[in-house]
Amino acid sequence: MNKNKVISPFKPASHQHQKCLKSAIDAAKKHCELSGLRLTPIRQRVLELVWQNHEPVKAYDILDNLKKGKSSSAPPTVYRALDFLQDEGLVHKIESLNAYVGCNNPKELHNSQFFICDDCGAVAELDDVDIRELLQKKAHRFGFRIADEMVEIKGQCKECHESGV
Amino acid sequence: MNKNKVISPFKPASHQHQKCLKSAIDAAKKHCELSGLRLTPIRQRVLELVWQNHEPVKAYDILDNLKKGKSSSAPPTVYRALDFLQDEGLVHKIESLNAYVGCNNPKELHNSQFFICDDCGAVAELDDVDIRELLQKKAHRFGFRIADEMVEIKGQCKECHESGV
DNA sequence: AATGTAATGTTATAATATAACATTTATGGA
DNA sequence: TCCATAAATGTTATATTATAACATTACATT
Repeated sequence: MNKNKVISPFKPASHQHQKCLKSAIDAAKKHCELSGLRLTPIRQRVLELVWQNHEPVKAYDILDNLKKGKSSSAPPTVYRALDFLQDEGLVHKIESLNAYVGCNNPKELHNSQFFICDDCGAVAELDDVDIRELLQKKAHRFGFRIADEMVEIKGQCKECHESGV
Repeated sequence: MNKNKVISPFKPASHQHQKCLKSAIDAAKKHCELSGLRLTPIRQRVLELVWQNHEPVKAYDILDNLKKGKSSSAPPTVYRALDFLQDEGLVHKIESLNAYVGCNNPKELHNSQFFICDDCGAVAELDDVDIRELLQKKAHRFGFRIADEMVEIKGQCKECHESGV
């Protein structure tokens, strides 16, 4: 059995994003219920905004959107919600972009590998055992104990280089 | 023949850092000469400051140090020098820390994998073919063309967990 | 209701990075 | 040598990303 997971593939140009969004929110609700945590209106709204599409979203863009609905939002409003969501594995930060993507696999905290299309901005997320094991093996050679892994691969997704010039 | 390289290992507590620094600067000089590029005083000074030690250095710390020597330095002074040095592979940015480390292997541009000790801050840099090939293989499966790879692994280096509490 | 904790509101500011334009310095050709 | 050009640096301002600190409100339990 292959335990490698494609947590989130590149999405075809048109997919039912409403369903996609709904299932992410439902998963988050369930996760929080099971963990005895509160997915407050602000947190849920931020999560929805992160899930606007399959591209990394900027904190201040989330803030702008929050302000449209409700007046009293400031940077801490967003960053606190993002911190909560990150702690619960509902959102990941893409360090090389200072931006955030939703994750629909909150059950277990995991290390992810991100593939980011420079053209369309879409992100695919893997949780790949082979990669983890190889990094582990390499680290082991010089006695390094891994606590956290960041793997962010930039390039061109299939759609983009097939349709590209 | 194993083409995997340890570009920069974790340094033992005491090593001859002056030599280390000098050889990095010499390599940079040579590289620029061969490429017909100018390692101007500012660029060299910034490179020296990046090489202060084997920890990632912050842009504004470099700026503070620059100011000590010479009055007229502003953020662009540092960022321009860092851009130049990054383009030449003399410096890498650690995205997850917003900080910069020196690289003594400018000859060929390469992808690097960084192992960063959370305790002592030291960074080791690999240019590991196995990792590159595995990422390549994984990407290939869904038609992704890799342009750039960021691999930043956080944890505890051998020294630190052996001497640790 | 009283209490303690978690969440949010609010203001200010820190930290990181770039834009835009002026000036100076190097470089190669007339 | 001198000029024209490009490259590098100076300078001011501002954009972007993120956190500190403290006040207030909402929630959960007794």
